[in-house]
Amino acid sequence: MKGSAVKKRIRRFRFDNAEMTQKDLAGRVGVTRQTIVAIENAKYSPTLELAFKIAAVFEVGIDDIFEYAPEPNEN
Amino acid sequence: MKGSAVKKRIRRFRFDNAEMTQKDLAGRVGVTRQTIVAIENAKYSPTLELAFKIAAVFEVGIDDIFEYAPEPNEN
DNA sequence: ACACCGTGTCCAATATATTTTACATCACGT
DNA sequence: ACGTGATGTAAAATATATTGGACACGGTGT
Repeated sequence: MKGSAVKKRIRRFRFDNAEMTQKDLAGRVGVTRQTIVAIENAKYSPTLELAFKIAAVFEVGIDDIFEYAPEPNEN
Repeated sequence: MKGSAVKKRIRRFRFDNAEMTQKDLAGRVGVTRQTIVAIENAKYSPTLELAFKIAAVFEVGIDDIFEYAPEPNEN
């Protein structure tokens, strides 16, 4: 689960949606602000459930926000 | 992340793919068999990363296997 | 200058996902 | 009948996600 692209996407969606703040998004999907920060900055990969919720807030598919990066060079 | 529909879907995909066994699928996505069992039976919801991997094995989108919105009904 | 606000980060604690091992059952072939 | 493979389940242990609190920093407004 890679970071910078996801960060850009979530940020853009947030600002495309009435300048939604990290705190707002966190409240909308029922997690804390730090979780949003961590996900945007790819500290870890969210649960599928949270990913679904975030996608639902922006009314897009999961693939529009997150992407699967098959291990940054392990072959 | 409700279970029975997901179970049916994963099972169907497994059997649609050359009778792939739980063990096989587990090996393909790099988890143990119990994890596959637990996900099929909705003991818990997988990480986004694992969901991506499973979808990739079957070459479908995450939405084709998992779902967030409460399942209307079972059959 | 000060007081917010949005963001990033660190840390300890809790919750959840995943592993490991083991055992039970059911269906199938021999 | 026996053995084997596929599946379900359960416990304890480990890994990871998430929380809650705190602190820092840049920007903006007063």
